[in-house]
Amino acid sequence: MVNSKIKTKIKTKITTGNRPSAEARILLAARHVFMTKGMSGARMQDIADEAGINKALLHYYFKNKERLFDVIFRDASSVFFPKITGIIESTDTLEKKLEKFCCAYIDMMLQNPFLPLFVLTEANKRPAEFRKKFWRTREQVFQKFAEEISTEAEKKKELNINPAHLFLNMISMCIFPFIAKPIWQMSTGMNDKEFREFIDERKKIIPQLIIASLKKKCL
Amino acid sequence: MVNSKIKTKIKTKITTGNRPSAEARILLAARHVFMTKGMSGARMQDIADEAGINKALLHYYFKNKERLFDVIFRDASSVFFPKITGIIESTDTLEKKLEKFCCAYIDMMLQNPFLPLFVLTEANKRPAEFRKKFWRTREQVFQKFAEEISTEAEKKKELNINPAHLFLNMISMCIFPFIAKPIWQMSTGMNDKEFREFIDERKKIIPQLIIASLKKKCL
DNA sequence: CTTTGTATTAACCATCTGGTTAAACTATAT
DNA sequence: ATATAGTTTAACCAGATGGTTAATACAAAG
Repeated sequence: MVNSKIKTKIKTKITTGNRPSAEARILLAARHVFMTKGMSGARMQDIADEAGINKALLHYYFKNKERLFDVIFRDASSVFFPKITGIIESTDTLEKKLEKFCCAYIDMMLQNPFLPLFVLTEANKRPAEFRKKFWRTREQVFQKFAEEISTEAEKKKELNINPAHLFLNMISMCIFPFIAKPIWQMSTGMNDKEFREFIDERKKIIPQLIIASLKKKCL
Repeated sequence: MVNSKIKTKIKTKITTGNRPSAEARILLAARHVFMTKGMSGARMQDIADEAGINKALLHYYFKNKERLFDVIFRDASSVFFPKITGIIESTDTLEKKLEKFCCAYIDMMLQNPFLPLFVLTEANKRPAEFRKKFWRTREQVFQKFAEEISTEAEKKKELNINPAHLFLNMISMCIFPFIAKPIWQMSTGMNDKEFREFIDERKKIIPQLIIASLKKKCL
Protein backbone atom coordinates (compact mmCIF):
# COMPACT_ATOMS: atom_id res chain seq x y z
CA MET A 1 0.00 0.00 0.00
CA VAL A 2 2.62 2.49 -0.99
CA ASN A 3 1.69 6.04 -1.77
CA SER A 4 1.28 6.02 -5.50
CA LYS A 5 1.80 9.77 -5.78
CA ILE A 6 5.31 9.38 -4.46
CA LYS A 7 5.96 6.27 -6.52
CA THR A 8 5.09 7.84 -9.83
CA LYS A 9 7.57 10.62 -9.27
CA ILE A 10 10.41 8.26 -8.53
CA LYS A 11 10.30 5.86 -11.47
CA THR A 12 13.48 4.02 -10.58
CA LYS A 13 12.80 0.82 -12.50
CA ILE A 14 15.64 -0.26 -14.68
CA THR A 15 14.92 -2.38 -17.73
CA THR A 16 16.16 -5.84 -16.77
CA GLY A 17 17.71 -7.57 -19.71
CA ASN A 18 16.49 -5.86 -22.87
CA ARG A 19 12.78 -6.24 -22.16
CA PRO A 20 10.99 -2.91 -21.73
CA SER A 21 9.83 -2.08 -18.22
CA ALA A 22 6.36 -3.16 -17.17
CA GLU A 23 5.15 0.42 -17.27
CA ALA A 24 6.41 0.87 -20.82
CA ARG A 25 4.78 -2.38 -21.87
CA ILE A 26 1.50 -1.28 -20.32
CA LEU A 27 1.55 1.99 -22.23
CA LEU A 28 2.29 0.19 -25.46
CA ALA A 29 -0.47 -2.36 -24.91
CA ALA A 30 -2.93 0.27 -23.74
CA ARG A 31 -2.30 2.39 -26.82
CA HIS A 32 -2.94 -0.56 -29.07
CA VAL A 33 -6.09 -1.75 -27.29
CA PHE A 34 -7.61 1.70 -26.81
CA MET A 35 -6.90 2.73 -30.38
CA THR A 36 -8.42 -0.37 -31.91
CA LYS A 37 -11.36 -0.88 -29.55
CA GLY A 38 -12.06 2.59 -28.20
CA MET A 39 -12.57 3.61 -24.59
CA SER A 40 -15.76 1.62 -23.90
CA GLY A 41 -14.72 -1.35 -26.00
CA ALA A 42 -11.32 -1.78 -24.37
CA ARG A 43 -10.98 -4.29 -21.51
CA MET A 44 -8.43 -3.83 -18.76
CA GLN A 45 -7.79 -7.56 -18.91
CA ASP A 46 -6.90 -7.34 -22.58
CA ILE A 47 -4.39 -4.61 -21.87
CA ALA A 48 -2.89 -6.61 -19.01
CA ASP A 49 -2.65 -9.73 -21.16
CA GLU A 50 -1.03 -7.88 -24.02
CA ALA A 51 1.46 -6.29 -21.65
CA GLY A 52 2.18 -9.72 -20.16
CA ILE A 53 1.34 -8.69 -16.61
CA ASN A 54 -1.29 -9.10 -13.94
CA LYS A 55 -4.36 -6.92 -14.10
CA ALA A 56 -3.65 -5.56 -10.63
CA LEU A 57 -0.40 -4.10 -11.87
CA LEU A 58 -2.35 -1.88 -14.22
CA HIS A 59 -4.00 -0.25 -11.25
CA TYR A 60 -0.68 -0.05 -9.48
CA TYR A 61 0.81 2.08 -12.21
CA PHE A 62 -2.37 3.81 -13.36
CA LYS A 63 -5.08 4.48 -10.81
CA ASN A 64 -7.97 3.40 -13.03
CA LYS A 65 -9.14 2.96 -16.60
CA GLU A 66 -9.94 6.61 -17.07
CA ARG A 67 -6.51 7.77 -15.96
CA LEU A 68 -4.82 5.26 -18.22
CA PHE A 69 -7.00 6.31 -21.09
CA ASP A 70 -6.19 9.95 -20.46
CA VAL A 71 -2.47 9.29 -20.65
CA ILE A 72 -2.86 7.48 -23.95
CA PHE A 73 -5.29 10.00 -25.35
CA ARG A 74 -3.26 13.03 -24.35
CA ASP A 75 -0.27 11.52 -26.05
CA ALA A 76 -2.32 10.65 -29.11
CA SER A 77 -3.77 14.12 -29.50
CA SER A 78 -0.39 15.71 -29.18
CA VAL A 79 0.54 13.68 -32.25
CA PHE A 80 -2.74 14.26 -34.04
CA PHE A 81 -2.69 18.02 -33.65
CA PRO A 82 0.42 18.85 -35.55
CA LYS A 83 3.07 21.31 -34.55
CA ILE A 84 2.56 23.68 -37.41
CA THR A 85 4.35 26.68 -35.96
CA GLY A 86 7.59 25.45 -37.46
CA ILE A 87 6.05 25.25 -40.91
CA ILE A 88 4.31 28.60 -40.56
CA GLU A 89 7.39 30.45 -39.43
CA SER A 90 9.59 29.08 -42.18
CA THR A 91 10.53 31.29 -45.12
CA ASP A 92 8.96 28.96 -47.63
CA THR A 93 6.33 30.07 -50.11
CA LEU A 94 2.72 29.41 -49.24
CA GLU A 95 2.68 26.65 -51.82
CA LYS A 96 5.63 24.96 -50.22
CA LYS A 97 4.13 25.34 -46.77
CA LEU A 98 0.88 23.70 -47.82
CA GLU A 99 2.76 20.87 -49.42
CA LYS A 100 4.88 20.35 -46.33
CA PHE A 101 1.85 20.43 -44.10
CA CYS A 102 -0.06 17.79 -46.06
CA CYS A 103 3.03 15.64 -46.38
CA ALA A 104 3.78 15.76 -42.67
CA TYR A 105 0.19 15.12 -41.73
CA ILE A 106 -0.23 12.17 -44.07
CA ASP A 107 3.07 10.63 -43.02
CA MET A 108 2.04 10.88 -39.40
CA MET A 109 -1.19 9.03 -40.11
CA LEU A 110 0.56 6.37 -42.15
CA GLN A 111 2.51 5.62 -39.01
CA ASN A 112 -0.57 5.77 -36.75
CA PRO A 113 -3.44 4.43 -38.83
CA PHE A 114 -5.98 4.30 -35.99
CA LEU A 115 -5.18 7.69 -34.56
CA PRO A 116 -7.63 9.90 -36.50
CA LEU A 117 -10.72 7.86 -35.71
CA PHE A 118 -9.56 7.47 -32.12
CA VAL A 119 -9.23 11.20 -31.49
CA LEU A 120 -12.31 12.20 -33.46
CA THR A 121 -14.49 9.60 -31.78
CA GLU A 122 -13.55 10.84 -28.33
CA ALA A 123 -14.07 14.46 -29.33
CA ASN A 124 -17.55 13.53 -30.52
CA LYS A 125 -18.61 11.19 -27.74
CA ARG A 126 -17.46 13.35 -24.85
CA PRO A 127 -16.95 16.87 -26.20
CA ALA A 128 -17.09 18.59 -22.81
CA GLU A 129 -14.42 16.37 -21.31
CA PHE A 130 -12.38 16.57 -24.47
CA ARG A 131 -12.39 20.33 -24.32
CA LYS A 132 -11.60 20.49 -20.63
CA LYS A 133 -8.85 17.91 -20.56
CA PHE A 134 -7.19 18.04 -23.93
CA TRP A 135 -7.91 21.26 -25.70
CA ARG A 136 -6.50 23.90 -23.37
CA THR A 137 -3.13 24.56 -24.93
CA ARG A 138 -3.97 23.83 -28.51
CA GLU A 139 -6.77 26.27 -28.99
CA GLN A 140 -5.17 28.46 -31.64
CA VAL A 141 -3.14 25.89 -33.50
CA PHE A 142 -5.42 25.58 -36.48
CA GLN A 143 -6.46 29.21 -36.40
CA LYS A 144 -2.89 30.39 -36.80
CA PHE A 145 -2.46 28.44 -39.97
CA ALA A 146 -5.77 29.69 -41.30
CA GLU A 147 -4.71 33.27 -40.67
CA GLU A 148 -1.39 32.61 -42.36
CA ILE A 149 -3.20 31.38 -45.43
CA SER A 150 -5.52 34.33 -45.39
CA THR A 151 -2.92 37.05 -45.05
CA GLU A 152 -0.40 35.58 -47.44
CA ALA A 153 -3.02 34.95 -50.08
CA GLU A 154 -4.46 38.44 -49.77
CA LYS A 155 -1.00 39.85 -50.20
CA LYS A 156 -0.94 38.30 -53.64
CA LYS A 157 -4.46 39.51 -54.51
CA GLU A 158 -5.36 35.99 -55.44
CA LEU A 159 -7.70 35.14 -52.62
CA ASN A 160 -10.71 33.40 -53.99
CA ILE A 161 -12.03 31.37 -51.13
CA ASN A 162 -12.80 31.74 -47.47
CA PRO A 163 -9.63 30.52 -45.75
CA ALA A 164 -11.75 28.54 -43.32
CA HIS A 165 -13.12 26.50 -46.21
CA LEU A 166 -9.70 26.16 -47.72
CA PHE A 167 -8.22 24.88 -44.50
CA LEU A 168 -11.09 22.51 -43.82
CA ASN A 169 -10.89 21.21 -47.37
CA MET A 170 -7.26 20.48 -46.94
CA ILE A 171 -7.47 18.59 -43.68
CA SER A 172 -10.60 16.78 -44.88
CA MET A 173 -8.80 15.41 -47.89
CA CYS A 174 -5.78 14.49 -45.78
CA ILE A 175 -7.53 12.82 -42.88
CA PHE A 176 -10.75 11.33 -44.24
CA PRO A 177 -9.15 8.65 -46.42
CA PHE A 178 -7.66 7.07 -43.32
CA ILE A 179 -11.00 6.96 -41.55
CA ALA A 180 -12.72 5.55 -44.62
CA LYS A 181 -9.93 3.13 -45.48
CA PRO A 182 -11.83 -0.14 -44.99
CA ILE A 183 -14.87 1.06 -46.92
CA TRP A 184 -12.69 2.54 -49.63
CA GLN A 185 -10.81 -0.71 -50.02
CA MET A 186 -14.06 -2.65 -50.23
CA SER A 187 -15.33 -0.27 -52.90
CA THR A 188 -12.23 -0.18 -55.01
CA GLY A 189 -10.70 -3.56 -54.29
CA MET A 190 -7.38 -1.94 -53.40
CA ASN A 191 -5.07 -4.05 -51.29
CA ASP A 192 -2.90 -2.49 -48.59
CA LYS A 193 0.04 -1.88 -50.87
CA GLU A 194 -2.10 -0.21 -53.51
CA PHE A 195 -3.80 1.90 -50.86
CA ARG A 196 -0.44 2.98 -49.55
CA GLU A 197 0.66 4.08 -53.04
CA PHE A 198 -2.67 5.79 -53.59
CA ILE A 199 -2.18 7.77 -50.39
CA ASP A 200 1.34 8.70 -51.42
CA GLU A 201 -0.04 10.24 -54.59
CA ARG A 202 -2.29 12.41 -52.49
CA LYS A 203 0.67 14.13 -50.87
CA LYS A 204 1.09 15.99 -54.15
CA ILE A 205 -2.48 16.05 -55.38
CA ILE A 206 -3.98 17.70 -52.34
CA PRO A 207 -1.67 20.73 -52.19
CA GLN A 208 -2.04 21.13 -55.98
CA LEU A 209 -5.78 21.23 -55.66
CA ILE A 210 -5.69 23.59 -52.70
CA ILE A 211 -3.32 25.98 -54.43
CA ALA A 212 -5.45 25.91 -57.55
CA SER A 213 -8.47 26.82 -55.48
CA LEU A 214 -6.68 30.00 -54.40
CA LYS A 215 -6.42 31.32 -57.93
CA LYS A 216 -9.36 33.38 -59.11
CA LYS A 217 -9.04 32.55 -62.78
CA CYS A 218 -9.75 28.91 -62.14
CA LEU A 219 -13.28 29.19 -60.88
CA MET B 1 -43.33 -17.86 -24.60
CA VAL B 2 -44.77 -17.21 -28.00
CA ASN B 3 -42.83 -18.01 -31.10
CA SER B 4 -41.16 -14.74 -31.95
CA LYS B 5 -40.58 -15.74 -35.56
CA ILE B 6 -44.32 -15.89 -36.13
CA LYS B 7 -44.93 -12.78 -34.08
CA THR B 8 -42.63 -10.58 -36.07
CA LYS B 9 -44.45 -11.47 -39.27
CA ILE B 10 -47.82 -10.53 -37.89
CA LYS B 11 -47.23 -7.09 -36.41
CA THR B 12 -50.86 -6.42 -35.60
CA LYS B 13 -50.24 -3.85 -32.89
CA ILE B 14 -52.33 -0.75 -33.32
CA THR B 15 -51.06 2.51 -31.92
CA THR B 16 -53.29 3.16 -28.93
CA GLY B 17 -54.04 6.83 -28.67
CA ASN B 18 -51.43 8.67 -30.72
CA ARG B 19 -48.36 7.25 -28.99
CA PRO B 20 -46.12 5.24 -31.30
CA SER B 21 -46.05 1.49 -30.74
CA ALA B 22 -43.51 0.05 -28.34
CA GLU B 23 -41.55 -1.42 -31.21
CA ALA B 24 -41.35 1.93 -32.96
CA ARG B 25 -40.27 3.62 -29.75
CA ILE B 26 -37.58 1.00 -29.25
CA LEU B 27 -36.21 1.57 -32.72
CA LEU B 28 -36.18 5.31 -32.19
CA ALA B 29 -34.46 5.03 -28.81
CA ALA B 30 -32.02 2.43 -30.07
CA ARG B 31 -31.02 4.59 -33.00
CA HIS B 32 -30.35 7.51 -30.70
CA VAL B 33 -28.40 5.55 -28.11
CA PHE B 34 -26.36 3.51 -30.60
CA MET B 35 -25.52 6.52 -32.70
CA THR B 36 -24.34 8.63 -29.79
CA LYS B 37 -22.60 5.95 -27.72
CA GLY B 38 -21.63 3.34 -30.28
CA MET B 39 -22.15 -0.40 -30.08
CA SER B 40 -19.98 -1.11 -27.04
CA GLY B 41 -20.91 2.09 -25.23
CA ALA B 42 -24.67 1.61 -25.57
CA ARG B 43 -26.55 -0.02 -22.69
CA MET B 44 -29.71 -2.02 -23.22
CA GLN B 45 -31.13 -0.42 -20.10
CA ASP B 46 -30.60 3.06 -21.56
CA ILE B 47 -32.49 2.09 -24.68
CA ALA B 48 -35.30 0.60 -22.62
CA ASP B 49 -35.51 3.70 -20.44
CA GLU B 50 -35.55 6.02 -23.40
CA ALA B 51 -38.27 3.95 -25.05
CA GLY B 52 -40.23 4.00 -21.79
CA ILE B 53 -40.44 0.23 -21.51
CA ASN B 54 -39.07 -2.70 -19.58
CA LYS B 55 -35.73 -4.10 -20.57
CA ALA B 56 -37.26 -7.53 -21.13
CA LEU B 57 -39.43 -6.09 -23.85
CA LEU B 58 -36.34 -5.25 -25.83
CA HIS B 59 -35.49 -8.93 -25.97
CA TYR B 60 -39.06 -9.74 -26.81
CA TYR B 61 -38.95 -7.64 -29.96
CA PHE B 62 -35.26 -8.03 -30.75
CA LYS B 63 -33.54 -11.25 -29.79
CA ASN B 64 -30.40 -9.60 -28.43
CA LYS B 65 -28.21 -6.53 -28.57
CA GLU B 66 -26.45 -7.59 -31.72
CA ARG B 67 -29.68 -8.14 -33.62
CA LEU B 68 -31.02 -4.79 -32.51
CA PHE B 69 -27.79 -3.13 -33.48
CA ASP B 70 -27.89 -4.79 -36.88
CA VAL B 71 -31.35 -3.45 -37.59
CA ILE B 72 -30.28 0.07 -36.68
CA PHE B 73 -26.99 -0.18 -38.50
CA ARG B 74 -28.44 -1.66 -41.66
CA ASP B 75 -30.95 1.15 -41.76
CA ALA B 76 -28.23 3.71 -41.08
CA SER B 77 -25.95 2.45 -43.82
CA SER B 78 -28.76 2.43 -46.33
CA VAL B 79 -29.02 6.16 -45.63
CA PHE B 80 -25.29 6.75 -45.50
CA PHE B 81 -24.56 5.09 -48.81
CA PRO B 82 -26.52 7.26 -51.13
CA LYS B 83 -28.67 6.10 -53.98
CA ILE B 84 -26.69 7.69 -56.74
CA THR B 85 -28.08 5.72 -59.65
CA GLY B 86 -30.82 8.28 -60.02
CA ILE B 87 -28.31 11.10 -60.24
CA ILE B 88 -26.05 9.19 -62.61
CA GLU B 89 -28.79 8.25 -64.99
CA SER B 90 -30.21 11.74 -65.23
CA THR B 91 -29.52 13.84 -68.32
CA ASP B 92 -27.80 16.57 -66.34
CA THR B 93 -24.31 17.76 -67.11
CA LEU B 94 -21.48 16.33 -65.07
CA GLU B 95 -21.24 19.65 -63.24
CA LYS B 96 -24.87 19.50 -62.28
CA LYS B 97 -24.57 15.89 -61.19
CA LEU B 98 -21.67 16.65 -58.91
CA GLU B 99 -23.54 19.56 -57.42
CA LYS B 100 -26.63 17.45 -56.83
CA PHE B 101 -24.59 14.70 -55.27
CA CYS B 102 -22.85 16.96 -52.78
CA CYS B 103 -26.05 18.74 -51.97
CA ALA B 104 -27.96 15.53 -51.33
CA TYR B 105 -25.16 14.06 -49.29
CA ILE B 106 -24.71 17.12 -47.11
CA ASP B 107 -28.44 17.51 -46.56
CA MET B 108 -28.68 13.90 -45.46
CA MET B 109 -25.94 14.44 -42.90
CA LEU B 110 -27.49 17.65 -41.65
CA GLN B 111 -30.49 15.54 -40.78
CA ASN B 112 -28.41 12.72 -39.29
CA PRO B 113 -25.43 14.38 -37.66
CA PHE B 114 -24.10 11.26 -35.92
CA LEU B 115 -24.50 8.95 -38.87
CA PRO B 116 -21.09 9.31 -40.55
CA LEU B 117 -19.04 8.58 -37.45
CA PHE B 118 -21.40 5.76 -36.55
CA VAL B 119 -21.03 3.95 -39.85
CA LEU B 120 -17.32 4.62 -40.24
CA THR B 121 -16.53 3.49 -36.72
CA GLU B 122 -18.27 0.18 -37.23
CA ALA B 123 -16.60 -0.34 -40.60
CA ASN B 124 -13.24 0.21 -38.90
CA LYS B 125 -13.77 -1.73 -35.70
CA ARG B 126 -15.30 -4.82 -37.27
CA PRO B 127 -14.46 -4.72 -40.97
CA ALA B 128 -15.08 -8.43 -41.57
CA GLU B 129 -18.56 -8.35 -40.10
CA PHE B 130 -19.29 -5.06 -41.80
CA ARG B 131 -18.42 -6.54 -45.14
CA LYS B 132 -20.37 -9.73 -44.59
CA LYS B 133 -23.51 -8.20 -43.20
CA PHE B 134 -23.84 -4.79 -44.77
CA TRP B 135 -21.79 -4.53 -47.87
CA ARG B 136 -23.27 -7.22 -50.12
CA THR B 137 -25.63 -5.22 -52.26
CA ARG B 138 -23.80 -1.93 -52.26
CA GLU B 139 -20.51 -3.07 -53.67
CA GLN B 140 -20.55 -1.10 -56.90
CA VAL B 141 -22.38 2.01 -55.79
CA PHE B 142 -19.35 4.23 -55.49
CA GLN B 143 -17.55 2.61 -58.39
CA LYS B 144 -20.36 3.41 -60.78
CA PHE B 145 -20.16 7.07 -60.02
CA ALA B 146 -16.38 7.02 -60.35
CA GLU B 147 -16.71 5.42 -63.78
CA GLU B 148 -19.32 7.96 -64.76
CA ILE B 149 -16.92 10.76 -63.87
CA SER B 150 -14.11 9.11 -65.73
CA THR B 151 -15.94 8.46 -68.99
CA GLU B 152 -17.78 11.75 -69.14
CA ALA B 153 -14.66 13.72 -68.37
CA GLU B 154 -12.61 11.86 -70.95
CA LYS B 155 -15.26 12.60 -73.50
CA LYS B 156 -14.54 16.28 -73.03
CA LYS B 157 -10.77 15.78 -73.15
CA GLU B 158 -10.49 17.65 -69.92
CA LEU B 159 -9.50 14.84 -67.64
CA ASN B 160 -6.73 15.96 -65.40
CA ILE B 161 -6.96 13.77 -62.34
CA ASN B 162 -7.42 10.16 -61.42
CA PRO B 163 -11.18 9.80 -60.93
CA ALA B 164 -10.54 7.81 -57.77
CA HIS B 165 -8.82 10.82 -56.24
CA LEU B 166 -11.50 13.13 -57.50
CA PHE B 167 -14.24 11.04 -55.98
CA LEU B 168 -12.43 10.58 -52.69
CA ASN B 169 -11.72 14.29 -52.52
CA MET B 170 -15.37 15.05 -52.98
CA ILE B 171 -16.72 12.73 -50.33
CA SER B 172 -13.90 13.70 -47.96
CA MET B 173 -14.85 17.35 -48.13
CA CYS B 174 -18.53 16.49 -47.77
CA ILE B 175 -18.31 14.05 -44.89
CA PHE B 176 -15.30 15.03 -42.82
CA PRO B 177 -16.66 18.35 -41.52
CA PHE B 178 -19.45 16.46 -39.78
CA ILE B 179 -17.03 14.10 -38.08
CA ALA B 180 -14.78 16.95 -37.04
CA LYS B 181 -17.60 19.26 -36.05
CA PRO B 182 -16.84 19.52 -32.31
CA ILE B 183 -13.14 20.11 -32.86
CA TRP B 184 -13.84 22.55 -35.65
CA GLN B 185 -16.20 24.51 -33.47
CA MET B 186 -13.65 24.60 -30.66
CA SER B 187 -11.02 25.84 -33.07
CA THR B 188 -13.09 28.48 -34.78
CA GLY B 189 -15.54 29.40 -32.07
CA MET B 190 -18.47 28.82 -34.43
CA ASN B 191 -21.80 28.24 -32.75
CA ASP B 192 -24.30 25.77 -34.18
CA LYS B 193 -26.07 28.34 -36.35
CA GLU B 194 -22.81 29.61 -37.83
CA PHE B 195 -21.66 26.06 -38.44
CA ARG B 196 -24.90 25.29 -40.22
CA GLU B 197 -24.44 28.32 -42.50
CA PHE B 198 -20.81 27.39 -43.05
CA ILE B 199 -21.87 23.93 -44.15
CA ASP B 200 -24.49 25.37 -46.47
CA GLU B 201 -21.79 27.36 -48.25
CA ARG B 202 -19.93 24.14 -48.87
CA LYS B 203 -22.76 22.77 -50.99
CA LYS B 204 -21.58 25.16 -53.70
CA ILE B 205 -17.91 25.40 -52.87
CA ILE B 206 -17.15 21.69 -53.04
CA PRO B 207 -18.59 21.03 -56.51
CA GLN B 208 -16.89 24.21 -57.77
CA LEU B 209 -13.56 22.99 -56.50
CA ILE B 210 -14.08 19.51 -57.87
CA ILE B 211 -15.07 20.76 -61.29
CA ALA B 212 -12.09 23.10 -61.34
CA SER B 213 -9.84 20.17 -60.57
CA LEU B 214 -11.05 18.51 -63.77
CA LYS B 215 -9.78 21.27 -65.99
CA LYS B 216 -6.21 20.91 -67.16
CA LYS B 217 -5.45 24.59 -67.50
CA CYS B 218 -5.92 25.12 -63.81
CA LEU B 219 -3.07 23.02 -62.53
C1' DC C 1 21.72 -11.53 7.02
C1' DT C 2 18.27 -8.38 7.78
C1' DT C 3 15.80 -4.37 6.71
C1' DT C 4 13.28 -1.54 3.67
C1' DG C 5 10.79 0.03 -0.05
C1' DT C 6 9.31 -1.21 -4.70
C1' DA C 7 7.29 -4.54 -8.05
C1' DT C 8 4.15 -8.29 -8.85
C1' DT C 9 0.75 -11.63 -8.12
C1' DA C 10 -3.46 -14.63 -6.82
C1' DA C 11 -7.63 -14.30 -4.93
C1' DC C 12 -11.40 -11.68 -4.08
C1' DC C 13 -15.38 -8.30 -4.32
C1' DA C 14 -19.17 -5.22 -5.83
C1' DT C 15 -21.36 -3.82 -9.49
C1' DC C 16 -22.83 -3.75 -14.12
C1' DT C 17 -24.84 -5.86 -17.98
C1' DG C 18 -26.93 -8.82 -21.33
C1' DG C 19 -30.21 -12.03 -21.15
C1' DT C 20 -34.12 -15.33 -19.15
C1' DT C 21 -38.37 -16.80 -16.77
C1' DA C 22 -42.78 -17.05 -15.35
C1' DA C 23 -46.49 -14.59 -14.26
C1' DA C 24 -49.84 -10.86 -15.31
C1' DC C 25 -52.22 -7.92 -18.49
C1' DT C 26 -54.97 -6.68 -22.70
C1' DA C 27 -57.62 -7.01 -26.59
C1' DT C 28 -60.21 -9.70 -29.71
C1' DA C 29 -62.95 -13.44 -31.36
C1' DT C 30 -66.30 -17.08 -30.36
C1' DA D 1 -68.02 -14.86 -20.22
C1' DT D 2 -64.01 -17.22 -21.50
C1' DA D 3 -60.56 -18.90 -24.51
C1' DT D 4 -56.80 -17.38 -27.20
C1' DA D 5 -52.87 -15.05 -28.63
C1' DG D 6 -50.02 -11.20 -28.41
C1' DT D 7 -47.90 -7.74 -25.04
C1' DT D 8 -45.61 -6.12 -20.81
C1' DT D 9 -43.61 -6.51 -16.43
C1' DA D 10 -40.94 -7.71 -11.96
C1' DA D 11 -37.70 -10.60 -10.42
C1' DC D 12 -33.97 -13.14 -11.28
C1' DC D 13 -29.41 -15.16 -13.09
C1' DA D 14 -24.71 -15.90 -14.78
C1' DG D 15 -20.88 -14.02 -16.43
C1' DA D 16 -18.06 -10.04 -17.37
C1' DT D 17 -15.63 -6.15 -15.69
C1' DG D 18 -13.35 -2.50 -13.06
C1' DG D 19 -11.21 -2.30 -9.03
C1' DT D 20 -9.18 -3.87 -4.17
C1' DT D 21 -6.52 -6.51 -0.77
C1' DA D 22 -3.15 -8.88 1.37
C1' DA D 23 0.54 -11.57 0.77
C1' DT D 24 4.94 -12.48 -1.74
C1' DA D 25 9.20 -11.76 -4.63
C1' DC D 26 12.95 -8.94 -5.33
C1' DA D 27 16.62 -5.78 -5.24
C1' DA D 28 19.37 -2.46 -2.89
C1' DA D 29 21.06 -0.53 1.49
C1' DG D 30 22.74 -1.08 6.13
